[in-house]
Amino acid sequence: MKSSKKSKIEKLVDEQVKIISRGMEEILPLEDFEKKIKKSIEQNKPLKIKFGVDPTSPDLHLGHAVILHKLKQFQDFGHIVILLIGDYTARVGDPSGRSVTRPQLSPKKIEKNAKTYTDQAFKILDPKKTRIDYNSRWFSKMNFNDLLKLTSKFTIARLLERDDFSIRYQKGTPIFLHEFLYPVMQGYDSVALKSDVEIGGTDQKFNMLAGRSLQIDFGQDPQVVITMPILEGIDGVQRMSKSLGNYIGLTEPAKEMFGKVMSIPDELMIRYFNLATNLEEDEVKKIEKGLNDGTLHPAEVKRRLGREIVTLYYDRKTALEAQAEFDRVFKEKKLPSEIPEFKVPREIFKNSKVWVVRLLVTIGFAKSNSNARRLIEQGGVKINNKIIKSPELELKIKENDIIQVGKRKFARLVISH
RNA sequence: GGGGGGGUGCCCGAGUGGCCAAUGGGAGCGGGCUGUAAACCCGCCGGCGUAUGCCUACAGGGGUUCAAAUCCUCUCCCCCCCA
Repeated sequence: MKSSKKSKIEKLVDEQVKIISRGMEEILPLEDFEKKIKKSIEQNKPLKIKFGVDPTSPDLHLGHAVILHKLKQFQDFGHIVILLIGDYTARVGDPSGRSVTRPQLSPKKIEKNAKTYTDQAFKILDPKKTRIDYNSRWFSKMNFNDLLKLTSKFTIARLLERDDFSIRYQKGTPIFLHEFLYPVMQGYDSVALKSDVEIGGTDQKFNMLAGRSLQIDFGQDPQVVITMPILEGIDGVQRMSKSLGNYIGLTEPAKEMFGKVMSIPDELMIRYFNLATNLEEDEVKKIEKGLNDGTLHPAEVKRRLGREIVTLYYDRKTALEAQAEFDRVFKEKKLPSEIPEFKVPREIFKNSKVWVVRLLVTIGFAKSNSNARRLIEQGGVKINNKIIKSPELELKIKENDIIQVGKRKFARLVISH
C-alpha cells in the first residue's frame, strides 16, 4: 500500500521532469529539481518559476517564445510563473553592448513597455497562473549598507569567470563597475521572490547561478536553474534579436511571419521545429529523416514550418492564407493582395510631373536622393511592373499606380489634393 | 601618482603630409541563379537635381602648411604596466 503510493508520486515526478527536460539545454542540478517537483506534488503546492524580463525592448519574438513555451509547460502542471519586470535593473543596463548608452527610461515608459510585454507573453502564457512583479519593489528601498552586504558575497575572480566579462577583460574593452553588479542584482531578485526555479537563455546561466548562491547565503532553499537554447535569427548566424534585425516578432502579421520563416537557412529548419513549434519529438524526427534521405523536399518542409508557426500565433486558416499569399507574390510574381497606400503630396509635382528619385524618397523607399539613384541604376525600381531605367525620369503619375522597389516593397500611390 | 599604447565610416580594421570620400573583411542593399534557403556570380554601399563640381567626414577645439586622418598643441575618452 505504502510503496504503491510512493511509486505513483514518482511516476508523476518522472512525467514532469521528462516534459520539462525536452528541448532545454541544462537543468542545474537535476537532483534538486526532482526533489522540488516531488515536494510540490506531495504538498500540493505549486513551484514558483521565475523569469526575468527586460522592459527596455518590449517586442517579443520567437527567441523569447522558446522560454515562454517552456514556462507554459510548467503552468500546465499547475506551477506559478513569475514574470519579473526588471524595471530597476534596466537602469543599470545590460553588460552586453556597452557602446550603446541606454537612455534612462521614465517610470511611465517602463510601465507601458511592461504592459506591451505581458500582453504579448499572454499569447502563450496562462494569465491565471502568472504573477507579475517589479524589482524596484525591493531595490528602491535598499541603502548603501544593504548593497555592501550583498556585494561582499561575491569575489572579483568569480565575476570574471563569466564569459562575456572575461572576454571583454582579455580584449581590453572596459567593464564598468555597475555592470559587475548586474549578476548580483539578478541574483538578489531570486532571494526576494524565494523562487524555486529560474529559467532563462544559456547566456543567463551565470546570473541565474548567482541567484542560487545568494539564496544559500540567505538561508533559502536554492533555486534550480534551467537554461534554454538561444534561437538563431533568420540570418542563421546570430541570436535572434530586435537590434540585429533578424527576428520574427510574435505580433507580426501572419504574411510577414510566414515570409520570414521561408527565408531562414535550411540547416536551421529542424532547430526551429524543435524550439519554435509544438510538434512532437517523433514527428520532428520523421521530418529530419525525410530531409536526410531526400523523400521530403526542403522547400515543402519549410512551408510546413511556416504554417506551424503561424498557426501557433493565429490559426490554421490564417496560416494557409499566408502561404497562398507567399506563393502569389514570390512564386507567381504577382502583386500582393494588399498594397499599402502612400499619399503623394502636391508639392513634389512640377508641371504635373514627378521626379522618380524624389518620389522614392518621399514615400520612404529610399533614404536619400543618392540612394534612390543607385536603386534605379541597378534596376531595382518598377512602376506598374515596368523597370525604370533612368534616375532623371520625370513621370506623370496616376491614382493607383504601383511602385515597387526590390522584391518586397510595394506601394500604391494616392494623390493628395 | 609615474610610464607606455590607443580613439578611423553600421561593426572589425588598414592608412602616419598630397594619388583619401579614405585599401580590405563583415553586415546591409540592388541584380542574377534558385525553393525570397544556403553557396556562388555581378554591382552598390556619406550627402547635394542633374555635377572632370560643391559640401560634410577619420574623438573634440586651436594651429603649422599651397595641401592634414596623417605634423604641433590643448581637451575629452579608453587600454596596459608600475605604485
